Amino acid sequence: MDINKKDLVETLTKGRDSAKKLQNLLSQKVDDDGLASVGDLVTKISQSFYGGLLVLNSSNSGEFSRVPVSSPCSGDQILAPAKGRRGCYKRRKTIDSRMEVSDTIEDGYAWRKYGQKEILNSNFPRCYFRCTHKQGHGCKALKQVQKLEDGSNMFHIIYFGHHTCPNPPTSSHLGGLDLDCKSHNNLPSNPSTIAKDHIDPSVKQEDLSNKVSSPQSSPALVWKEILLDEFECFKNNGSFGDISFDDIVFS
DNA sequence: TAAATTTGACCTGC
DNA sequence: GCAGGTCAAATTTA
Repeated sequence: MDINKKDLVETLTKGRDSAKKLQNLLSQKVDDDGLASVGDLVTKISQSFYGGLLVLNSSNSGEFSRVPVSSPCSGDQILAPAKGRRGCYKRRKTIDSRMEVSDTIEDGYAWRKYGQKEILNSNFPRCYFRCTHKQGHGCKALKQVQKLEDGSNMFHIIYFGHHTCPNPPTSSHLGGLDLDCKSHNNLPSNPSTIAKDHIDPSVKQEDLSNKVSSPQSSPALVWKEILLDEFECFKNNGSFGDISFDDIVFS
């Protein structure tokens, strides 16, 4: 649960900081460049709240707070699968996880995709990766990647376990985001890059806009709608509507 | 030819 | 029974 709290605090703090920057921007004279910056900040705020809500939701469902369960089929106790059946396994219930919301799924490690699932009420499939060095070094690191549905090119990434393989993250990851995903390794076919393409199917814009206005929209999308409406109001009138930023962010 | 990806089937937890 | 997670055969790629 502590991991969830940390993630949540970090994510919401980003949202708060972005909101403050936006507030400062709006209190100054806004030119065209400023408007572009404001738009970016609104998007960041929306994404931060979305990420925070994801953490909250996953926490409420207990996804990250369960105690690991030992499996009779785990480790050296794995029995030969019965003929015609897949290997015996337990669904993962580890607490050793962390969540990220990022505009790239690159993290400097070499991942091998082992599955993909369509998720209920989600436009984008969830992709499952394990460390490429699982066999060679027994590295048990896993990650799940799913594209956010708020119209941005952000990805919800959940990491499980830690890398035990001698394959440290590349400098490009440590130094910042790598938007074109080309510099991490020289593999001819980068699993993460392929997955990024694959989990980003062409989604009709009208579908996205419908989601924003839908009663079933996520709270984050509602927030984004509010923020964008206020932004439009500011552009048109030079002032906000009935809502203040303190009301939005700090209430 | 080896390694990676795709994808349908299988398995578990709720 | 359903949704999500994993397996592994088939396919693709370099």
